[in-house]
Amino acid sequence: MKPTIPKGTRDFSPQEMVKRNYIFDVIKRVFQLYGYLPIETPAMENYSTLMGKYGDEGDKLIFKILNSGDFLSGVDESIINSLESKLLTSKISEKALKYDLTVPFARYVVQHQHQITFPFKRYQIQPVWRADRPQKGRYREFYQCDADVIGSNSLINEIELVQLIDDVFTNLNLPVIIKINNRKILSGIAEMIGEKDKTILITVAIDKLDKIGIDGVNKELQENGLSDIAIEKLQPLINFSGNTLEKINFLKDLLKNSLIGLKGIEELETIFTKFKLPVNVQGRGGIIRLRTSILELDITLARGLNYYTGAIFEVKSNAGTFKSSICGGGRYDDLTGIFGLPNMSGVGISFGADRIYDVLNELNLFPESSNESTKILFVTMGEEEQNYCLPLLAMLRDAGINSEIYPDASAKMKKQMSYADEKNIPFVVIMGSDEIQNNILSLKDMKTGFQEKINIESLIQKLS
RNA sequence: GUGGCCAUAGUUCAGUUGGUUAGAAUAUCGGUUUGUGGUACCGAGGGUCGUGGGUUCGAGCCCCAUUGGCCACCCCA
Repeated sequence: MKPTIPKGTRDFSPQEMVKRNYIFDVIKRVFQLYGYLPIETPAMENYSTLMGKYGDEGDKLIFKILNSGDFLSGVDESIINSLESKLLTSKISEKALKYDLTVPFARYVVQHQHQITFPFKRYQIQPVWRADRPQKGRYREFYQCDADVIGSNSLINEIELVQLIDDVFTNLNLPVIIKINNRKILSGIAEMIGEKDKTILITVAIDKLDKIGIDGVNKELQENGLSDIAIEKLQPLINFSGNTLEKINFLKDLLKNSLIGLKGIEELETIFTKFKLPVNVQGRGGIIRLRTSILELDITLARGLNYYTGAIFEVKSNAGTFKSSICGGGRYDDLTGIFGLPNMSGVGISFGADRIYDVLNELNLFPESSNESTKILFVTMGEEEQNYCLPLLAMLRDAGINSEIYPDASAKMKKQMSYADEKNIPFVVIMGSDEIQNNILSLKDMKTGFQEKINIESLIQKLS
């Protein structure tokens, strides 16, 4: 039998894990800097917890887990014979792999509300699963790194999240564009053209503007049942271009009759005012300057997830060829309401660790240093020497020096030396009868080839 | 869910209009070298050519089906 793993999943080698951990460490460190605390939730959630939270498309992409045992027993025969898979699925599958970290987080908040102090800031770094067709930058199992704050309406949270994103990518040496928009504006637009119930359809179509062009967008709107009048009213928006200030002024005028639209603009303005207006005055007048990222208002940014209601974010690399989003998020006003805790607004962002890995890899942005784990290897001539080395090894480890001994006493020296070479171990100690007799160590520097006699105390000092 | 490309050693790939025993590089193991790795030289093992059918005297190569992978759309981290 040929060993394989399921489509869209991957194994990670030690070399890859070193790089992956580098990303996780940077993100985790920044999360902690901003006061977020870690939680974890199970790999699987109840089927009913996840269904209906991500839109129709999302529902299809949730991995369902078959009930244990005889899963067909107790299912009404008429359902089985009906051949309606959707109905049958709900009967034979009570669990599903989690699709993102936000919905399980909302469930967590509701379930543990009495032991949580609000506003609650949590971070969470865990794998999620999506039954998508895999392709470049798209995996069926991947890690999300989420930071969310729930129980606070303040726009300070949005502003801090933008800073946090900037910090993470600055620390990773990756220049990015942070795109921001507001669902309230999108609702306002839909309201303005008299198609309020089609908000998502409209925004998804507009989102594709730079891909399929104005004609493509209009065609899609038409196919989705939008009236010609409504489409006509949308044209100024689709055609508009300008800088942030011009965009905001334009929207203010366009949405002057939409309460919700104006609210969205006001929110955006608050955020942009914090970042955009006179720069170079950090620490004065409450103005913040981003370190390396570009913050951009993108009125075509929509995002597919159903639960967003306010600000929405999306981050793309500003270098390299990889153009999918590597980070996304937004505000959700009532995600906990479904689980019985209304009026609990939250906002958060999610870093796609695997995509960030792909980008950093392409651009060669991983730091070089971190791929030597063992500092020193004991090469021995036989069992007697091995035994002699064990206490010395213990001393090195007590001193916090990563060290190992080649386990096979009969292995030839060439074999042991190659092992050190391949594992990138910078030093070896060679132990034979001479060394034991003279109570000394032969230390070889693998890079220079230089060899010296040294005692254990000096060795510890040298490597500490 | 829709479309395109691909499948030969552990890995990356050659393989002529269909013709004898399917090759290379790399990796692995052994040797040159019984206390010295990276370089070099020599050697060895390793393949149901994804799977099943068909055409043919003869198929890695042609045809059909099927499975798997990659890529694009949809959507998304």
